[in-house]
Amino acid sequence: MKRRNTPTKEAVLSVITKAGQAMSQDAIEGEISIDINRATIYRVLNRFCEDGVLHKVIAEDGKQYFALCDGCDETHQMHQHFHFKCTVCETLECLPNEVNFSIPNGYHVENVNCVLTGVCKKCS
Amino acid sequence: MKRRNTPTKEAVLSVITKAGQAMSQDAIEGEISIDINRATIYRVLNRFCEDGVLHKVIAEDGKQYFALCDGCDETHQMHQHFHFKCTVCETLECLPNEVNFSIPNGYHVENVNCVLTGVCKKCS
DNA sequence: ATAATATTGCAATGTTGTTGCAATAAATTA
DNA sequence: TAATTTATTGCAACAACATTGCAATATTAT
Repeated sequence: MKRRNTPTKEAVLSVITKAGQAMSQDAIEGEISIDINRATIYRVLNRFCEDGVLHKVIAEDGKQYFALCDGCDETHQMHQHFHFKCTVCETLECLPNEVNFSIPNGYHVENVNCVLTGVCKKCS
Repeated sequence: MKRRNTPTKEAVLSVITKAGQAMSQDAIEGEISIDINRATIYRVLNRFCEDGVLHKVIAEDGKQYFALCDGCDETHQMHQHFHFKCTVCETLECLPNEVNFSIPNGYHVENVNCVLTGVCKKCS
């Protein structure tokens, strides 16, 4: 499964990078210049996640948001920072704050999904 | 909108209470003795959330899980504790750990959704 | 018992995300 | 450069989760 470079991949990554925040599939499709199939966008996004380029966040609307891995550790497993979802502008951004927690013995944590919902600075 | 007592409400609340953990709509429907419509279960659950009896957690599968408000504050707004979703037994439980965070000025947090995913004590 | 209205069931709808399969295109090799 | 391999894409279909409109029902108050 060697990756190939395609205009689709470049376009998707470019849109997310320019946005500077996490995006959902429909937001990406709305911002992208060329016409890309919905299923393809999902497949590209999931591949980026596998490769550690993006990480996936589940917001309170149950939707998947994809954010650039900036400073995420190389295991691609833990993205232990908070995320903030604005209910007004609908954007989801990564916060610098790390998530600190302790769990009872015997529990094995594989993933962390922390989302704060509210109104962001711009919208308030 | 004064609430009324119905067998449906009692049955739903009873199932969740007996389970001692958060449950999804389909899990509730599976455990419940009487036959209740899917849409009705959702409406009952959402009403319980409005009344501060339950709180809703969005897991990494994007599904809604409903947990008893035990020690949740009376504003019904913030349920700032961690949740743990087991990928083996599929259950979601409330952890006692409080979520601590600080956000930049100008942000207004209305809700907190923190879910750790992995393997729970029983399953590991 | 009657009236008011909250609740329910049913069907339909919407949204989000995934999958199978054939067609296409990128990278490798000759 | 041309041929080959196979990763990627588009399309359509499907699945799961959740919500909504409306008529029927059941609860509560009078």
